[in-house]
Amino acid sequence: MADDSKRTRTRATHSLEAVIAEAVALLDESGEQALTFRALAARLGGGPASVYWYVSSKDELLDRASDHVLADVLAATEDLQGSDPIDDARTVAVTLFDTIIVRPWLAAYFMRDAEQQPNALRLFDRLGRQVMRLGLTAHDTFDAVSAIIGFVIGTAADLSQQPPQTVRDGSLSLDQHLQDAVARWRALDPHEFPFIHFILDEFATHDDATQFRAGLDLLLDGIRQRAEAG
Amino acid sequence: MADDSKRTRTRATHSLEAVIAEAVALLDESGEQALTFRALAARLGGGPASVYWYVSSKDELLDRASDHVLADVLAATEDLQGSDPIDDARTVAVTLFDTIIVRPWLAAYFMRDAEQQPNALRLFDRLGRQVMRLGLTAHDTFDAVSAIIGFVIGTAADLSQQPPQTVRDGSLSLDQHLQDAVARWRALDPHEFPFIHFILDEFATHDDATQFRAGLDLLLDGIRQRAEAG
DNA sequence: ACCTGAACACCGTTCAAGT
DNA sequence: ACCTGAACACCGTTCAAGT
Repeated sequence: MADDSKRTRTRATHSLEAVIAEAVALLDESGEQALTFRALAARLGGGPASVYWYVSSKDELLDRASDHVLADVLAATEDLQGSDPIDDARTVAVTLFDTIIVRPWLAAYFMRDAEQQPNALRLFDRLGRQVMRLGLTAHDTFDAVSAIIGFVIGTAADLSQQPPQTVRDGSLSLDQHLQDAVARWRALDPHEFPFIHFILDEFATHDDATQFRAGLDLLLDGIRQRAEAG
Repeated sequence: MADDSKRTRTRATHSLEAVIAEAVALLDESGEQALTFRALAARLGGGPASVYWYVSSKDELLDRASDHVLADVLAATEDLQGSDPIDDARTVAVTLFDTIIVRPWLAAYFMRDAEQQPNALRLFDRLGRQVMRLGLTAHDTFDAVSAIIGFVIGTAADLSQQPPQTVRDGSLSLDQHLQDAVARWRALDPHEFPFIHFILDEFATHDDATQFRAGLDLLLDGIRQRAEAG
């Protein structure tokens, strides 16, 4: 009979999988600034230095965490082969957008290192496969796919930005903050800011996710047009 | 006769303008990680705490630095009133892109806080004014302008990313690194990655700035189409 | 009004040493 | 092979005190 029950486990032990999964959990729960080697190690039950056995830097940790999350996007976009390639491309783009929008930290690390981010590569290919069906040249197909990715990342990064201090500390609601911005914009000189005044009411009532879809459709329209022309 | 020449200046003195200008210089010379309160204060000839008289946090410092740089974009896009609104919108977009691409730190802070970033607001209006000339509804105009901004920021952020470690430390040239990536991609299973293989040669020879313009034109085509339809 | 000096509470990263 | 302990060289930020 071994005295297993008496022995206290003194040495922690993890795995790359556990390290990355825990990093993502920390990121999702408390944001990018909460991810420190000390906090991560504490959750894993060990010392900060132990994490360095699995990743060689914080950059690599974030690269891998980003790629880890993309697995969900891949899972959600399997077996796309609808009648309209553009519809399928839209589905991939929207799914990616929805994943980034709730993870402000993701945009900055997406597809930074193809070697360490196999899922990003798969996603790139999956989107590309849909666009390929339009029959464009390799050159135009590459341009179109890159444009879609750039648009999704850029818009998501823009919209998932950290809210201003006054909103974070609870001294101002998000809605109140929006109303304040609208009020300030309304006070601007209409001759100096004609566009701002033109779209003020739209700005006051717009929804980010809806606007993203509208912009995406403009881009996809341009791509379809190119396909039909040539 | 005062003994001015003998007295040594013991107290440093700056101004908000000087602080921001020096921050931009530091950023442009050595990148985001080089911008610390200590390094900035050293250049200004004072202690780190003195900077806090002008800005209340590093975030605010970066917000203001970003906006400072946009003044150049504004200056370069004055008096746009060509015959084609789309051409003028393209000019604003390209100018903004060219400014961000050489400043990787800019994308993350662009238009984060309209209050602290008056130039961003002006630029937003300037681009919007061109799109307004297309005669779309306020709703569609807002969507179109937001899409262009998102595309520019996203693509620029993507392309201005820090090169990988091996390139930074000089152990691999940028071109060598690209060739390596191509070689790795060529080794991928063509059935699993049909798109990657389809565009491989294009990838190997493409130019980022050219590809940005191609993508922008796709989006602008979609917008023009919308204008002609409605 | 604006700056100094010095500290506080953190960071990422390294490395000899342990198991 | 994998983890611990403890340190190193930094950070942003604060604050009493000076001028």
